[in-house]
Parts: sequence; structure tokens; C-alpha cells
Amino acid sequence: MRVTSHDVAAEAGVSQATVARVFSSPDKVALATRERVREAAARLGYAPNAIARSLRSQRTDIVGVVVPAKSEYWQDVLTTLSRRLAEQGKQLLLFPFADADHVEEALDSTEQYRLDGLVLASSTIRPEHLVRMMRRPSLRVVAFNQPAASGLLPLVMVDNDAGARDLAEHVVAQGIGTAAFVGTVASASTDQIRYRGAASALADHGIACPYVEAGGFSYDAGYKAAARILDGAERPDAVMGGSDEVALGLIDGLRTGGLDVPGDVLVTGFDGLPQASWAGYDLTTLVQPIEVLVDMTLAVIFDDADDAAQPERVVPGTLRQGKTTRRGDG
Amino acid sequence: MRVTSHDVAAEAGVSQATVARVFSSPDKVALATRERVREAAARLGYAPNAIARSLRSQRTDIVGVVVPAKSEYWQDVLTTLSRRLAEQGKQLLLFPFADADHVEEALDSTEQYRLDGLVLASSTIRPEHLVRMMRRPSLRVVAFNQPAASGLLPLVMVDNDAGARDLAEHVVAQGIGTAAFVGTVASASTDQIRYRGAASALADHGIACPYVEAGGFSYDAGYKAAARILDGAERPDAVMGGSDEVALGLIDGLRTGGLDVPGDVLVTGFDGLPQASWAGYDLTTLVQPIEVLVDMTLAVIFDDADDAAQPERVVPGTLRQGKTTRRGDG
DNA sequence: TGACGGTTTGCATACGTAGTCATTAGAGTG
DNA sequence: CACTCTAATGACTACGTATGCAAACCGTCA
Repeated sequence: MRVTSHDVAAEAGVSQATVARVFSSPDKVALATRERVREAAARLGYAPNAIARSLRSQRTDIVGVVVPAKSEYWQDVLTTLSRRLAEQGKQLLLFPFADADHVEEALDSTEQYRLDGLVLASSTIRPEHLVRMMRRPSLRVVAFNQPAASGLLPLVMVDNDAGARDLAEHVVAQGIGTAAFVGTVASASTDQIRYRGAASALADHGIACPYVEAGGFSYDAGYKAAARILDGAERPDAVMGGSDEVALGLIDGLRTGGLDVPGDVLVTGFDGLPQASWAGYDLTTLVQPIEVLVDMTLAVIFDDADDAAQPERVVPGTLRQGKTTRRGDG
Repeated sequence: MRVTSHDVAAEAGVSQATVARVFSSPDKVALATRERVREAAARLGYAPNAIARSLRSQRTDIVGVVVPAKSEYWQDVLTTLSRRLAEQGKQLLLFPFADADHVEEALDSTEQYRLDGLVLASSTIRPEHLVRMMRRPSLRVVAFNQPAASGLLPLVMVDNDAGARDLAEHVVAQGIGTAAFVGTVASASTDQIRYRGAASALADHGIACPYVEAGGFSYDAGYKAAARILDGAERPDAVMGGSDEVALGLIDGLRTGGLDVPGDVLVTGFDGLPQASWAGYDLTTLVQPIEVLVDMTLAVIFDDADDAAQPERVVPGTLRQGKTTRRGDG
């Protein structure tokens, strides 16, 4: 049998209520009593039962996150999120989904837990799902890096448009004449914004920017997309990847195809994954300020600021110049 | 206010008990009643409260995992673990720790939840912590890839010794004369076994194998360790990394230092990370059968087999031959 | 018709905690 | 010393569910 606050109460010669107070609002208990209870608890190996506490207090101290099961970028976000929560004595509960068809199941499981907050990650959650999450009683929902949620839910994201423009301006400054954008999945809202931003900035310099869909968020998708670039009639001077994972795949695909990066073609990414900084790639990319984004997300969930006043928080990223856009090194 | 089974009962004209049965043991409720309750529940938007259920049933359907916050390898494991659990309608609760000094905190938080099972990941959890976890009432604890837990807790792991030997035999077959092992952290039990296995196999062929400690599990640690190999008096023909992350850093570090991999020096890893298969590296490594390991772990937690009969499950890995050990390609 | 077996349902309760309310003890003041 | 005010503690209850037990119901067969 597990030790309960009743057991500790008996051991310490106080009431259960006092034991509970020692662990939830210690200042309401006299010092001597407090110590006696603490000792008794230690002796019996007592730990408060979070389940019972949650049922009683209507707070779980748990934040849920609905996230795609496989993705380097999201792993990075999750790591930061769980670390920050742990610092506050809170927990992170994962609701991973394999693909867009299984999002609904994940959202359903979500309802069973009286979560303090819910982070909706992934740009592939469809609007109809988002709408469902609106106005769920006593649950703070935040969309993370998911432009499609604009106007529906409180939203925290990196400035995809400005970031894409920065990258485009950067490659233009390297003196390119032609370009192409290799997106992840065309229906992803981040993909659309990044492409439009890049294309628009390039157009300002008279450079066209065809869109190529990799069909996934992975290295493999990027690697395979490289073949389509290589097969194309006109080889672009620069290829902009819709994400770092795709960009890294692109680089290897292009190199396997005999091209030199950056000698023959420049490549950029987006996200700022750790791997992008690896010496073998040293990718030029837009680094997302993940810590800032995560902190803002948690602020929306836990602070009493009214979301209505500021439903969208957009944070600028940082351009990281790597050697994949450094001409003359090739 | 949130909808409860009482609300649904009122709406459907039945008792709360019947509503509960509809959602937990439907076959005990007459078909007509069941449908009426289901409709009422849908109408009110009812979802069972997992917290209350857990309190009552003494089962949470949640598995905890104590894991280092930053590590590619563990991300991979977590992904698989959470996917498998999700398939069974169970959840994964993360207890991440930043470094070895914070393991205890993570283990403490663990006690608050009435978890169905607990997976102890990371080879840096110290034995004194492991001992603490023994015989915790009604909690199935499993050590995952953590040889140090041998004899203390049920253990699931890849065959580190055999894997290291396989890798060593493989590089010997490429005709090397000298070798070195760049471990992660010398105190990690996996590191020790992998080194001993490799060194022993190499010794069988009369090849000495000095140990170099990278001092971390990361790419950066490997990258920096490369400098020490380069500065060494005698340059080894092959460098065996204690993990893929370290090996990938090693490769880039060696290449930055002017060496050709595999032309001048062969490199091997251990784990089988996705990144190891990236064309830019194509690392020879020992691929861990993560799905198998995870399934075994869950079996220990959920199946009624007695652990005492088979306290340790050791699964062989698979040698993946990449071009980092392919001589003559250089 | 009546008794019997099986199915279906309701009643009552407990899981372990936190907070409300009431009670007691103790300190301070005139 | 009587009174008041605060601090400290205890008794009690509710959070929402699952389940043992008893009651009610239905159909069947003698």
C-alpha cells in the first residue's frame, strides 16, 4: 500500500488537514508542527499524490502538446518546453501524431486530462481542428508556429515572412541570377508564408522563384527533391529550403549529383537546427529564437494577461551566415 | 463548468454508474441504453476525466521516462516510446534532467504520479539512484540501455559488447594497423562496455586501442576530440566513436583538420541515428533495434511475466556499413 | 401461474487531497 | 482578570469516477 497523508498524520500525531497544509501552504502551519510532520513524512517515505491533488484542486500542473511524432525541429522545441516547465515544477504530456490523419485522435485524448494548457504545434493541423479547440472551458490553448491559427487562437510564432525575406536578400547580395524554393509540404501554412516572403523579396530584384514541393519535412524529402533541381532545364544559382531538414537533404542530394555547394549553387535553410551548424554543412539559415518563443507560449498559458488584447506574438529570427552561401569558397 | 458523468446521466435519464460503465465496460450495458448514453454524451460534449479515473482505479495509463534533456539518441527512443504507448491509449510523461546532478529531482517528481511504469534512460544515472528505485510499490521500473543497472533492476539493452566487437572486426577487415577509441563520458557504463569490447577484439589481432574521452555525448564533444587525435604523436588508421553523435563530430573535426575520411582514417559510430545515414556522412555504425528494445521495455512494464525469471534482455544490434570505413573510395 | 436464471440497472462508497468552517489556544491590552 | 484578536489546528466535505452489492426486470419453463 502506498503512504497517504492520513498515514503521515497518524505518525506525526496531527490531522490529515495539517499534513496537507505542510505540503501545499507551509506558512499556515506552526514551525514545530511543520518539522514534526516533515520528519514523519520522511520516515514513511511519503510523497503527495499528484492525481488526487489535481482532482481536488482542478489544476494538473501539466501542459499538453500536440506535435508530429517525427521531426527534428519539434524535438528541439519539446526539449526547451519540457525544461522550462520542469523549472516551474510542472510537467509536459505528449500527444504525438503520426500524420495529419491522426491529429483528431490526439486532440481527443487531450480532453481526458484537465490540462492547464495545451500547445498546438505543427503547421499541418487543419483549421477545422483548430476551430474545435476554441473556447474549451478553462483550458489555455496556444498555437505554436502555426500561422493558420491566426484569428482563431492565441498564436506565438517566428516572423516567417521577414525571415524568408532576409534570407532572400542575403542570397541576392551574393550576386545570384536565378533561384528556386524547395518547400516542405505546400499545404503547410509556414511553407506558404516562407515561400511568398522569399519570392516577393526576390521579385523586387527581378528574380523569379519557382516553387518545388519536397512533399515532406524530412531530410529524405529534401534529398529526393534535389534530383528534380538537377533534372530541371535551368539550374538555379540558389536553392532556398523550406526548412533546415529539407535544406540539409538538398545539399547532400545536390552534392551527390555532382554539384558543388556553394561553388555551383547556394543553399539556405530555415529553423536553425543544431545540425545546420555542423561543420559538414554550415548552413545559412534563419535561426528561430526557440527559448523566447517557448517562454511566450508559457506566458500565454500561465499569465493572466488577456489574450484578446494581443492575440498574436511574432518574434523575429536571426540570420545565420554559413558557408553554404559563401561564394568563392567552392 | 466541465461536463461530468452525472450531467450525462441526467441528460440520458440513467444513473451515473451506467454512464461510467458505458465508457469503461460497454458490454455490461444494454445496447439501447448504451446508444442513448452515447448520444447524450456527444450532445453535451462529455469526455471522461482521466484524473478522476486514475484516482479511483489506481491506474494512470501513464508511463514516465527519466531521460537526459539533450540527446539525439534519446529523442529517437522517446519518439518510438510515445508512439507505441499512444497506440495502446496510454501516455508518456517526461522527466527530463539537464545533467547528472539533477537526476534526483527528476526521480522525486516521479513519485508524485502514480505511474504504471517508469523507464530509466541514460547511462549516467548513478547506482545509488538506481537502488532507490528498487522495490517501489506497484511501480514497474525498467532500465533502458543502462548496463550499470544490471542486478538491480529489470534491464533492456542492446548488446554493446558484441556490437563493439563487430565494429572492431569490421575495421580490422579493412586492413588497419592502428586504432583509437573516442568515448563519450568515461563514467558511462555503456561507454565502458563498448570500449572494452572494441579493445578486446582489436587486441585479438594484435592492435592496441588507446582510449580518448570526448567528455560529452554531443557532436561538439566529438568535434573537439578530433583535435586531440590530430595532435597525437601517432595518427590511428581507424577511430571508433563511442556514439554516433560523437562520431559525426569526429568526422567533421578530422576533415576540418585536413584529413580525409575514409581516405586517411576510418571512423565508426554506435547507435544508428538517422543522421548517420545522411549522405554527407554515411557512417559505419551499429544500428540499435529501437523498436524491439521499446517493445521489450513495455512488455516488462505491462505483461505479467515475472521479472525475476529474466531480469535482463539483451538484443543484438545490426552492423551498418557506410562509406566511412570503405577504403579506396577516399 | 409461479419460480428461476440471467441480464441490466441503481445505490452507495472510496480513491487521496485541499479548502471551508468552526474550534481552540495563545498573546496582548486595558 | 476579563476581553478581544490572531494564529493554529481539526472535522468535514467535494472533486469525478469505478465497482461491489442489491434490486429490478425480463424471458423461460414447468
